[in-house]
Amino acid sequence: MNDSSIQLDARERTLLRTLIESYISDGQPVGSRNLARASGLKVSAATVRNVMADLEDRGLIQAPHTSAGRVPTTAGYRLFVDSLLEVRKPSREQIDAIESRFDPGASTQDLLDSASSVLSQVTRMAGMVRLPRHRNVALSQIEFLRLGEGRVLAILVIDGREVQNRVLELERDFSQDDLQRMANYLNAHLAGKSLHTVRAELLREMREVRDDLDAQMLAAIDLGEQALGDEDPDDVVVAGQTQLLGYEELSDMERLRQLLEAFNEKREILGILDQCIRGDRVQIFIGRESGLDWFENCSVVTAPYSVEGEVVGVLGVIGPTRMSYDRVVPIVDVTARLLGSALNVRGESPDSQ
Amino acid sequence: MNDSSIQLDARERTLLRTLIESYISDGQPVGSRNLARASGLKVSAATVRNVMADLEDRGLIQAPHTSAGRVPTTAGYRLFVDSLLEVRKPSREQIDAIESRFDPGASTQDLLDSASSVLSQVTRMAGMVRLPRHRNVALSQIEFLRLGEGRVLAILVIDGREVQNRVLELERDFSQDDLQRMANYLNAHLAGKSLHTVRAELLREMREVRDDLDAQMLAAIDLGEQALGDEDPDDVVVAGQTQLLGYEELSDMERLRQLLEAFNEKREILGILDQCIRGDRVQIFIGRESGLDWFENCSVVTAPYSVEGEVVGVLGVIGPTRMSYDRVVPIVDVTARLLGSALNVRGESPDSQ
DNA sequence: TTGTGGCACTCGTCCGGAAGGAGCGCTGAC
DNA sequence: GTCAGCGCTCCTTCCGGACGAGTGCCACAA
Repeated sequence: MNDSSIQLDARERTLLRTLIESYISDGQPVGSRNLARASGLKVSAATVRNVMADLEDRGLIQAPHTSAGRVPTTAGYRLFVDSLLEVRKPSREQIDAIESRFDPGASTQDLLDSASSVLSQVTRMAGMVRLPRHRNVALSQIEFLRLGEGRVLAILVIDGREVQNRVLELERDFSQDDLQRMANYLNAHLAGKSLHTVRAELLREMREVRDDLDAQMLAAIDLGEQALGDEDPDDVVVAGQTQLLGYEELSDMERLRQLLEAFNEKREILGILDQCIRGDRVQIFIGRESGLDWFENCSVVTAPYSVEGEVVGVLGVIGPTRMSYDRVVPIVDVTARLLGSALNVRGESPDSQ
Repeated sequence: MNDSSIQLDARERTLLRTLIESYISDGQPVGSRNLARASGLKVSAATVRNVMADLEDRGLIQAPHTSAGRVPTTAGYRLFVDSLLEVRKPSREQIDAIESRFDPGASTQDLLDSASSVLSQVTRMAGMVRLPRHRNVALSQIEFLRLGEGRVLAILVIDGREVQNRVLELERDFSQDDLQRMANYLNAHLAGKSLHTVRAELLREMREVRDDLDAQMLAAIDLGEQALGDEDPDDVVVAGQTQLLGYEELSDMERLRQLLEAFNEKREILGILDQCIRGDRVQIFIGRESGLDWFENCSVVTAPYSVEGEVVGVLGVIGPTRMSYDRVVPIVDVTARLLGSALNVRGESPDSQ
């Protein structure tokens, strides 16, 4: 995909990497003299200038104006993170600090909140966590409560700890006794099975036993099917959006506004995260690669997190394209692992009834 | 409280009002020449200068620097909104536009969301709505569900439509049958009564009948008391925070950040709104009157809203101190009325069972 | 072919000073 | 009390020069 990367020789790669590292740390266009010195290569500034001209021709760097130094382009950053980046291993203390933020006893929601806020605080950018897909969590119990004419509250207890309730609008009315019987039936058949299984089973039964069962049971299945409706709400937890106000390169008010708006709407953020959920390691989105205007000068670093070996969600940070990838990437990586572990530990000890 | 206001004669008042109006619309310090013209008074600029010097002595206006025009001080704004402000009546179309945003069939939550977003859109500032206190809403039903050892889910249905659930951690364990009986007992005694009454009644019974009742009933009362615990969560709905990014006078990044942070935390916002809940009309907070640093250059316009004649919450907008109060005040006012009406209509037709 | 030193040139930034303009305070006259 | 006028202050804008960073190109050496 990057044919230009293939053509780079060792010296060009060193210079590009040094240039980008220098730009990331200073925010200033990098000139040939400084670059020659910083690179550690035994070449003169003039030689570096020639190399820089080549790199500019290939679209990896550019000069903001004549006789300024060079800054990386989006393509340059892309190449950098794909094949030039050497990440710093996070220190033991850093890992411990992050881990200590995950209280094993906390609820899923609290863990997600912790994850996004720890991401935000450690990286000083905005943190975000895609809610975990409910994979094979067990349905502990289902109950119905009659609210009024044709309106029924369905209560799902999942994994013996989390509660979801949904209001169902039905065409026909059931008495509380009817509902109780239906709940009993469903609980007897389905309790303890995974939500996924439960849904499949309900659908199967609806097809298979439609004629054999009495109306009551049929209604129960129908009701169960409705209650389990669309699995779980798409959502994302964000934290520390305001960290982004501190960055010089994000100070364009209109852009900044669109950016914060995107955090409020959450929809576009979701879109970006969902693109990252495939792939098993850290992924990086740079600048407008995602096709979103407000995303100029921003990058996203994401990593999926898993429970019991299965990827259930993705988390990451969003910040200026000029960020310390070597520091941020490993942080996002460990946070994803640690969140996965924390969720995992919890999943192993459901105090089911 | 403002002894300086008493001493202002008609001309001074006119000039102060004109000055503030001019500053609000232009954002520029106002000079004597322009002020003389804009005021409509038949006096020269020199005379106006004299008056301005007086107003400056009284702390109502100030000059950013020598030989600049004058701008209002906080005290000046205060006097302006308290006794100089002539609000524009909102047009029929504006009222209709706002009213159309309140769908009578919507849930309370949706109505609050609509209110804050309509406030934000119409005023182009940030809108906020304090959640309504649950005044005398009726408890329709209470149910308990055993989650695990000593953990019980309490489900309250209120007004036949809204559902609250809370997880109770108990010292002793109850079987689902026990819980069912306790719920039956509580429902028989309490359903249909207002939450307030219910709480009072439970407390009374706990004292009075402690010895007469069997352990089961006692436990039921105890459980009910816990389930009704601290009435409802303090919360506030905000919308359109990003509108604030557009204002020149709020462009200090550090301040802006604190401001947005306050919206995220919600605590300080709550504090401000709660201060405004007493008083039956529109209230205005200016600048640092609230004692909060980040509030410099900001003002809040609030109005309480009522259901069935009782104030249940407060809504408002937050924006730059230099805002068009004459336009904003009536908007906040009507929005509060319309929200009250919308909630009221809904309250009259609870489809109880 | 590749690397190097040197030179001319281009910009952007940083003053410093000058010009212009808005606006104030003060004073003296009506 | 009102008002015109004067002198003064201070902000803003513009302009030009000095400076520095950095480039592109060329000639020359290895």
